[in-house]
Amino acid sequence: MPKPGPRLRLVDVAERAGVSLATASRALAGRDGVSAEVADRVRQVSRELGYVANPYARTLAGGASPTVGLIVHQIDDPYFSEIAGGVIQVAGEQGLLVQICHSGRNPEHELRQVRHLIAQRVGIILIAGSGYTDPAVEAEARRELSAFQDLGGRVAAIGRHHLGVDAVLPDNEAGGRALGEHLLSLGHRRIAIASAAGGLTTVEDRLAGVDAALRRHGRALTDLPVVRTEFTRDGGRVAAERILRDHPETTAILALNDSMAIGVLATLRAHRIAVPERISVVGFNDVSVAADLAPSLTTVRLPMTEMGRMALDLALKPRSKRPRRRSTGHTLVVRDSTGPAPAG
Amino acid sequence: MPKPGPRLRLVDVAERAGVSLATASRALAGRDGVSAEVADRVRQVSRELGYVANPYARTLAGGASPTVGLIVHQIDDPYFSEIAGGVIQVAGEQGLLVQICHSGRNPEHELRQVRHLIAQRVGIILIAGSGYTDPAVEAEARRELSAFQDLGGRVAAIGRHHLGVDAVLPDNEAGGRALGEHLLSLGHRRIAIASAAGGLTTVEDRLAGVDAALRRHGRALTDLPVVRTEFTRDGGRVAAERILRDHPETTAILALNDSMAIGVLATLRAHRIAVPERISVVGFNDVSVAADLAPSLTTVRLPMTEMGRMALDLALKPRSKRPRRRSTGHTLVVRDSTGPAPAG
DNA sequence: TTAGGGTACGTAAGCGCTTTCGCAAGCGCT
DNA sequence: AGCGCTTGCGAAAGCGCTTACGTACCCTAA
Repeated sequence: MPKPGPRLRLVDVAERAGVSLATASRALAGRDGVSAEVADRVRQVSRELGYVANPYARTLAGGASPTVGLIVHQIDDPYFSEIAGGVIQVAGEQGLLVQICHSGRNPEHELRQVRHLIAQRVGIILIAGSGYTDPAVEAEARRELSAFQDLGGRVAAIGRHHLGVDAVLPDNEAGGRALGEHLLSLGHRRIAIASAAGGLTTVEDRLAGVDAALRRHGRALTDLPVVRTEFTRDGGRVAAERILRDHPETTAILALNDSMAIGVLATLRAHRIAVPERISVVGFNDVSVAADLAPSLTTVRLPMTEMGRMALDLALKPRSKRPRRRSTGHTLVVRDSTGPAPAG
Repeated sequence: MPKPGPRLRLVDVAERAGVSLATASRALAGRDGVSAEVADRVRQVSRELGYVANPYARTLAGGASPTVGLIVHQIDDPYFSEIAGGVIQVAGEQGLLVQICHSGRNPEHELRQVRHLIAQRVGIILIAGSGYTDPAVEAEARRELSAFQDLGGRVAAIGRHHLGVDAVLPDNEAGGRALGEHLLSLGHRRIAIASAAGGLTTVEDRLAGVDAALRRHGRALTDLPVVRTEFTRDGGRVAAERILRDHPETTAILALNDSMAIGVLATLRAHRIAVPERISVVGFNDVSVAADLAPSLTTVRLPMTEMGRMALDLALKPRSKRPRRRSTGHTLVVRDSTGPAPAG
């Protein structure tokens, strides 16, 4: 494995600017104790020479760690890759590095990644994805992250609020409600839900929203079949098959995310079931292909890129005593996958 | 910005194992000059204590840099996110960290990212995406990368072979040929091509393949309209509009990647043009949604995840004097977006 | 027996940076 | 003029690691 090569060092800059190493360091870090003109000169020289600080030396010496660790379930899931896009964008602007690792939808593996990132001395940890189902693992993660924060680390969660840390949260409940209202207003009564496993923040909140909508119409979530598989296209396929088998009278399938909805659509197509004429389908998130599917998908748009940006912004802000919440807007995007409930 | 906190250090492990710092270091690095039993003891203690070396200190001291920089156009493009998935997978197995940055389809920006990664002292640089169109920028990048390699850095390219470095290359030419043959064998003669800008390896190779197929039928690429936009869904939309306007007799649109094909399909749908009855559509790459589109997309499958894996593997291998090439297989995947050319 | 050579380990010198500390110069005040 | 104070800067001590270099020790050969 390779070694980094000899490069421009801070001493070189300092020498060229006619100041000491310490002064150069202070000048570039924006610390005070340096006169404005000297600071300007150093910055000028640094720019001319194209100096970039060695992040390893910097971190080792007790400076800020310039790297942010981002934990996602799987980077090739569009939901996460869009979030990552936002994080990378902000990081680029700030001169930070983004390290991405996979939790693979596995709480214990995620915990391992958290530990690894901490051991690797990243400065900031961003965790995207649904929360823990295992309270023991959850508690352990909370403990690790809290210790990390006590040592000056920054943490933010994206789309979950289990960890006792700052979080960027879409209003899943309101989104779920909007979808529920939309289907009900189209006359759908036999709605089936394609959901991921229980215990996840995302899932429970969205379901709560659907429930709220139902209750306004004198019904409740408990009246509806909720099929629990996974937040993937395959999960959607499996859920759809099960719904068609066990609840053939269904006129609308509410998938709790777009990946599942895509799987549902594919399955309905395979069964030659017309969407939305026979069955309407809705998703959640509005991943970018949603608009280009056939039929295009009615869904709730979450600003995923923006969520990534916000999360890093949040983590970059000075820490507050209590965990902060930033909520993001959501928009019901009505497209071609929903229509009036079939008569009868 | 946060500081990394005090953690378990190598001295702690060394003390606990009753050896000196140097010996502990050697033992964990697998260097010789340490008796087997001592080495075992150190490794044992290290494992018990959960020791993870501080990568900053390690790199600074002249050890291997544990981080690999991956440059992609945009992480939320499925082609790149699947590649990234492969890289992250291998990196995870090897205990390496992956830093992702965006080139934004801009050669100069990509060059800047290369410089930045080098300045950040990453050990390995992986570059995905199409090559340079500007020879000056290309030459400059080549120079930087070559200097980086001379200092012990490792580099591999994914899906391009411009840079004079090791590369993982899908057989774009054969893939293009397969698509061409497929359309021709279905009787299509009025084929239009939705392409990205010229000068990119990917583009030229795929086009060359199409040309080869055409020539076997006594025709040539130059007979066909080639519309050049961008490798994105929007690019596909624009290309399709232009094709419909300027070449209404077209019976098949060959898009040079799936994103474009998705845009093409969306546009045809908007124009209520039946696919594949009136116009057949093919893409390239087989991103995962391709199978779930309606109609599902005929395309050439590239093993993107595998390409990411291979690239990192390649970079991890000892460097050879001449740039190595690894080619990947490709498979024509015939789905519902292609059918016989309409009569007449 | 002793010189020579290998082996196993410890000592210590850095890697490039941040930061504490100390010193000199400049200021206002008595 | 003398005192303390602030301000601007340099010297030097590490951060945790790798890696020469040095030094015991043991083995073999003469």
